[in-house]
Amino acid sequence: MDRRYDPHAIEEKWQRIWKERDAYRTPDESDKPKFYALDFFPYPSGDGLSVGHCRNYVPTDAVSRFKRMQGYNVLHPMGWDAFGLPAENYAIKMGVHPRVTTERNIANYHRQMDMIALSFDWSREVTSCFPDYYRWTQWFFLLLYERGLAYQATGQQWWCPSCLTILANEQVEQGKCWRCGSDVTKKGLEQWYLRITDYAQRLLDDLGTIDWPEQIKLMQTNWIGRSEGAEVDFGLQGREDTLTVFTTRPDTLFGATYMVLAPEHPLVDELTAPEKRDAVLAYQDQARRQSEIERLSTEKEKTGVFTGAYAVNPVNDAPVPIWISDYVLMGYGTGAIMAVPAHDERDFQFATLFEIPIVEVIAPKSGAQGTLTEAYTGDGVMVNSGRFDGMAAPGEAFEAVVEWLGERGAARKKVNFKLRDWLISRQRYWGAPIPIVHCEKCGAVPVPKDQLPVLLPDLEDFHPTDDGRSPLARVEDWVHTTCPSCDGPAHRETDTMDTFACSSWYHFRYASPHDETAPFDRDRVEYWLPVDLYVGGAEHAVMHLLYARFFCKVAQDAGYVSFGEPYARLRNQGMIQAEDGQKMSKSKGNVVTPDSVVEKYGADALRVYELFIAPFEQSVAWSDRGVQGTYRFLGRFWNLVNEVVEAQGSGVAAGEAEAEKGRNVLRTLNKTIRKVTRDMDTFRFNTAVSALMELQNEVLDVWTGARGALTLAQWREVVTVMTQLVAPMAPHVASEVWVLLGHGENVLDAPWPVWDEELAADEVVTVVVQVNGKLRDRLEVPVDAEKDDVLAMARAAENAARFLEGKQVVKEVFVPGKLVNFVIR
RNA sequence: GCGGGUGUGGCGGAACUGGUAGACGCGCUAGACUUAGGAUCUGGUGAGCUCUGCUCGUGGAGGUUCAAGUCCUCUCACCCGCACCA
Repeated sequence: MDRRYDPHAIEEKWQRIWKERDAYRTPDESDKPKFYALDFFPYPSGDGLSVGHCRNYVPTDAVSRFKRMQGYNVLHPMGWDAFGLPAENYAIKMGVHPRVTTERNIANYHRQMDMIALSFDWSREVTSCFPDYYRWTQWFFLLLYERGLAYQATGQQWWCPSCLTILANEQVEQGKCWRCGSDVTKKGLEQWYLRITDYAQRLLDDLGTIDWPEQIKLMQTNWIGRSEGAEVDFGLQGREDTLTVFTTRPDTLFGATYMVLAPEHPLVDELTAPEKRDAVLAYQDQARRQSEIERLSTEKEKTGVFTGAYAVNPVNDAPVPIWISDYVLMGYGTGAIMAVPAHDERDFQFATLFEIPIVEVIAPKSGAQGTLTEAYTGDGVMVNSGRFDGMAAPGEAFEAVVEWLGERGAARKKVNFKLRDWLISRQRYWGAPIPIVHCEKCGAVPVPKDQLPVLLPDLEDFHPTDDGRSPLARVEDWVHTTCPSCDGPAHRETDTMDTFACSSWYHFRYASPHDETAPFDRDRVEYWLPVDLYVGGAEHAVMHLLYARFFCKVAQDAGYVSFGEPYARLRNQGMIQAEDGQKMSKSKGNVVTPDSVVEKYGADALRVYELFIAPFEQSVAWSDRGVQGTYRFLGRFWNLVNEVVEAQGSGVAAGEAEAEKGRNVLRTLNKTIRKVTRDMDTFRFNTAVSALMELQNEVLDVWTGARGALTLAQWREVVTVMTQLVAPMAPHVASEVWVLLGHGENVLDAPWPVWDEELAADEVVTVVVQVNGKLRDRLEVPVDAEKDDVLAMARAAENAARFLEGKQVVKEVFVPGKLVNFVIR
């Protein structure tokens, strides 16, 4: 073979061999410890992979290979989140069935992944739009249904007028659809929900048990939004019933000078005084019509209308006017609040605008202020609060007020969450049909599990319509069916499931992807899961990553799995921007594909560069020239190994100077094993690569300049270890060189090298000499040099001595192995 | 507005518990080899200066310390998330 580094020849050869050997097949039984490395379930887009996607896959792959060499049985699978709107929208635009485009895109992804040597066990590939997969997505829906966790409800829901479908709360960003960016509106429809709110507390608590980025855990914490407070019942003037509010500050009850109901609150109609009716109706109408962006804005001035009705404050029987305003949300708490303008910024704004009294009931440490110019939300002491005056608030007072009112049945402690139930129905074609049949007699009836899957009919016309019905509703002979319970006439549920349902359980499926009797084999799931390493972008912080945790807990409660968290360790890769620092996008024409890089430099250089480019979690701009650097590195490695392999004889006898260089090479080698091993475990791939570069620079220097420093056998040992260390990063060149070195087996199955702590230890260290903290000299001293000896050498050091001359040393600082600092006057 | 993060050469970035700032790579530059080179190899490369050496230097201003990129206080810029959640 030509001696020049030719990545294409090497890569083609080894990819063929790996395919023939089925090299990445993972056995389900092994006496090795297991390691499950998983990438986020990708949607196979028509654009294919960019070098940005590789930033996700290459590091996970390198860790998989590293763990495999360390003796783990590694599960590293890949599959496709293939249902969903993009496929369907593209299909509508191009007039091709989404199944066709999806399969085409999958083939392209698969090709690219092989091209960069991702070590996936393709025998475990799963595709969420295939019936043998979505059958089990439907099974999960039924599991939730059986457990009372799936229900239908009518409500005002987010509607995307462009995608023509309902969206979940978290799919609406700043009043716009998360996919297409259209302004969303609300539409009243009957929808399916999953009761994720039942799990709010556990989803919160268990965040403490998993190794995830703090930022993601914080985002989930905020999204779940636990808040501790109390429900308080206000009497209603002229009525028997009460109005309940949720408050986190029951200690401010004496300052409640008005109340506010959400415009949609069911009591508004009944409470409104006749003379206020017109104004109230007009306000309700306006609130309903308002675009969500307007309503969401915190900048806009408060608005509202007085209903003419009064409530009674339970702490002092004071009459309290009841208003309606859109700053109170129907979906949180009870849809009604007590307003304490003195101690809440929003209430303060509102009260100022409508000239409602502001009563100070919490005095800051500096004393009561009398007239407030802004809301005081801090701690303090209760004032104007009758028997509670002088009590510390909120701390002590919170409890005291709730207890006092509680005795009379007017208040109780309450925890609220911001988290809402997960709306999963979609009025679109390309998704898993919800396995429910609606019977005239029996109502909603689940399709029996043994009749799954409910097949998605093969439609030619799958255009959505704006009537809020799924395209499936038009398929008469599919819709009409019989009731599984009474055999009477019935019709199928025509909504499909949110694709996040598909990705909420796929990590289970890889354990037994071909099981035809269950979504997963329990023993295999107990062996493989939880996922040991899960890698993907931070953009899924509150959607996929919350839903998957929820599904896992439901499966745990149902006794299907023994654990409650699917992903033990999560890492988010940084994004790769285009060279100009902009986001890579097809429309900007600045996308760099792995294909173009591989063509120029080969897959190994691309892989090493993906690892080297920046710290793993950090976003960074792509640089084609940067790949040149890792390409050169691999080229020099190739040349070095070839020279070592071809070298003859035992070399020249070494002098002492050479012998020392030889010892240093072995020392650096052992240090590098240590560093690369630790860096691979801690996701510091960039410094692992640079450590290898440093090692190679030193090895090359000594090899070319002082070959006699080591015996030929030792040189071979050095390059052998180097080959093992680069193997997870650059598997092709490592494999080729491994064979050249005469090691028969695949380098993938070679053991990971182990360092020798003694060989890695320094004999001599550089000690810096400072005078008044400024660097003046350096000394080479033995590591175990005595303090007095080092100080004497330091005083005598030529340059340091110049600064010490004629000065009085008032202090000597000695840090062993590091520095000497003379403080002089 | 609230919460979180990041600021180090021309660029991407190193720097363990405070202890040699700028490892490694890109780029630039001088040279070697070459018909040629956007290939390869060797040297140089934070800024300034009175250049065997000195001074300054990690967004900015203070502080603690023998010693600060690292710790403390204040401040600026950019990025991300949430957005009237009572």
